[in-house]
Amino acid sequence: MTGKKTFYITTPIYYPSNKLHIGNSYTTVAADAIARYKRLSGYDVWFLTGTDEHGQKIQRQANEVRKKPKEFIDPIVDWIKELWAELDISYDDFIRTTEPRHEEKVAKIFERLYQQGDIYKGKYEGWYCTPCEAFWQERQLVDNCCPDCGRKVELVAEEAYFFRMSRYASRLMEYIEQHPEFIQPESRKNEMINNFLKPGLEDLCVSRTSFDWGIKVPFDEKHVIYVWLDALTNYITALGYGEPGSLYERYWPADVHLIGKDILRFHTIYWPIFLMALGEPLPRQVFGHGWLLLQEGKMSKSKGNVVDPRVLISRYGSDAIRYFLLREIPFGQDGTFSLELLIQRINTDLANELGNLVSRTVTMVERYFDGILPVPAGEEEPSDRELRELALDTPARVEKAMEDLQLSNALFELWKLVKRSNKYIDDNTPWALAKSETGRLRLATVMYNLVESIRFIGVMLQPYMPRTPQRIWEQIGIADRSDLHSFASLTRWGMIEPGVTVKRGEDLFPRLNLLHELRRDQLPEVDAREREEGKEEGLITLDQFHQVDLRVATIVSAQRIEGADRLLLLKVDLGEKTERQVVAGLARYYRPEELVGAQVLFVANLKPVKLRGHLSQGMLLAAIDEDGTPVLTTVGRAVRAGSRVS
RNA sequence: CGCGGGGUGGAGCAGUCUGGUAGCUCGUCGGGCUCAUAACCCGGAGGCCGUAGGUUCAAAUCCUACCCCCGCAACCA
Repeated sequence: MTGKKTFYITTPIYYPSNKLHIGNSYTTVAADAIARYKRLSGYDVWFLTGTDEHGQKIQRQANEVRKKPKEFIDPIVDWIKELWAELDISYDDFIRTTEPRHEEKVAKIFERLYQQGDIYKGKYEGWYCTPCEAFWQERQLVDNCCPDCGRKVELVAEEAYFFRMSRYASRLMEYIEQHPEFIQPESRKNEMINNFLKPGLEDLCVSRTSFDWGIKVPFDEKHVIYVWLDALTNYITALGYGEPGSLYERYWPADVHLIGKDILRFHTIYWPIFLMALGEPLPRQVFGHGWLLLQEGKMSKSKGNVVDPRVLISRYGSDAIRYFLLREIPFGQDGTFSLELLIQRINTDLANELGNLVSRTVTMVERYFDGILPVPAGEEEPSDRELRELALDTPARVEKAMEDLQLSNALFELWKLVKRSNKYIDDNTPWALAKSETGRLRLATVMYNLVESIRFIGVMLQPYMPRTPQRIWEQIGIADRSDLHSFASLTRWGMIEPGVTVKRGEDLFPRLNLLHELRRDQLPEVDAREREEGKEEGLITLDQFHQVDLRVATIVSAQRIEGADRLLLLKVDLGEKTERQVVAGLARYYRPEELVGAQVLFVANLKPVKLRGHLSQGMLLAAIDEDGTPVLTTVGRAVRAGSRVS
């Protein structure tokens, strides 16, 4: 074991403030496929995932349900682990940042960096809302008040520890330039350099005193260590960093940190700098993959369109979901998730091409040779050669794609062999060969080659779809022949021995009816929304309606807001002592002067917000026309400003 | 001049780094086959590769300018 080359791969650690979404699953599935691939290629692999459990947000959410943070998190972490189990994620370790092995190390690291002078005590200025115990940036404030509760905030200079990023900026720049493979995909590299490194790095705030759910600064206990210094270090604390004989010595530096492109900055700037400060080697590569965008995501006003991965798995199976995720997102780019695309992939690639290939092949061996794989006979014909050469060539093509982490292309290459195998059947028309004695000799070769090709496919499929290959082995009679499941068994054509018994099983992937699946999906979603609204059939009570304070507002004045091409700043009369100020996104559709004097339906009890620096105390109602144009809702004849609408 | 992504046959995309026959999936039209999960195989139609310049023997690909779309941020209230 010790002689093998090592490979260390990580996923981000997820924040367990709520359940994970299909997009998070993508990162982890991709990491798993890579880890499995490397293991099968003979590497000594370590695959780490975990959860990032500290921070104000979790502390608050826990408070809201009157729980201790840990009690609040535990069920969510369990849920995440169950999700990974259902997706067959083969992680070697799962680190939680609340574990002692992490907390103790982080505290020590902090102390050491402080002693080295990388961390210093300074002041963090911000606007503080005492009741909310929250800090806000100036730009987040609403009319100089807390955006959460609307109460007054005060400018507070809180003492905090900072990390001296500037010290390492030029060294990092040098490193990035000398290691072009460090930031992937490469287009991201320039983004990091131009946006963050070149303008100069600001020192990073690494402690807080405004909440306490975190790792305490060892020599100054009113501070807790803030976010990135805590979170990023999981990649080394999980390996037992600093302990003699630990996994750290064996696996660090990481070969790949696989992450979403949104956190690339933290992994390619802060993390390497922390490591430089510690005098440790930097990870070989940080790969920021694209996002899985929801097709329906556009109408995101209600946040109800989060796709629950566990529901999908229970319906379509883990292998199908994995296949979709890995196949659909091109290298480094964004992909789209929709039920329609998922069903299409399952039907076309998995049911029609792969499943049907196995099914028709096995059926023919059963019918023509009583299920016993025959001995190939006769000369190799061109179609045999083509199939054999493609099969023998495919591992190298897959390897190439995997080296570049182009998972989608790896599957694309593998599927060429699937398609070629289907074509091979048509080229050779086994059903015709079966009709004559001489044809049967040729038929033996054809069937043998098909089964061998299916074996090749199964072997290469293992990293991406861990369950399906097993089902294939059973059908082609090599379930207990692990020697025939190895990558090494793909170096020669003809390893499967004639004489094995094939046996038709269930269809690998039954075809799905798209309409049926779409319809079935709508129901639970509607149900959920109705339950949330409180009542059956999407109806609300009169009381609920009256929660909205609907009035008629007379527009007193309207003007454009400088620097905002969609917004108008309106003053409206609601019959109150003072006029209300409203910001409305109407500038593209109405000229200010044509609005003055209009009477419009108005929601008077909306929580005020600040838009483009101006307080907005309510909302004008408009009908949205087909093309998206808002048309203001007026009243039939003039009424007193502030009239109630009911 | 906020940041980023993108504009390629009806739809969705690859190809652009490393110029040289424009490819894939779906759809569509026609054909073949009947082993198979109404699946499989073959062929056709359909593209001024956003626009305009430039470099080059040669540009979807390199350079310049411009137009449009989409995320984030924001200017959804």
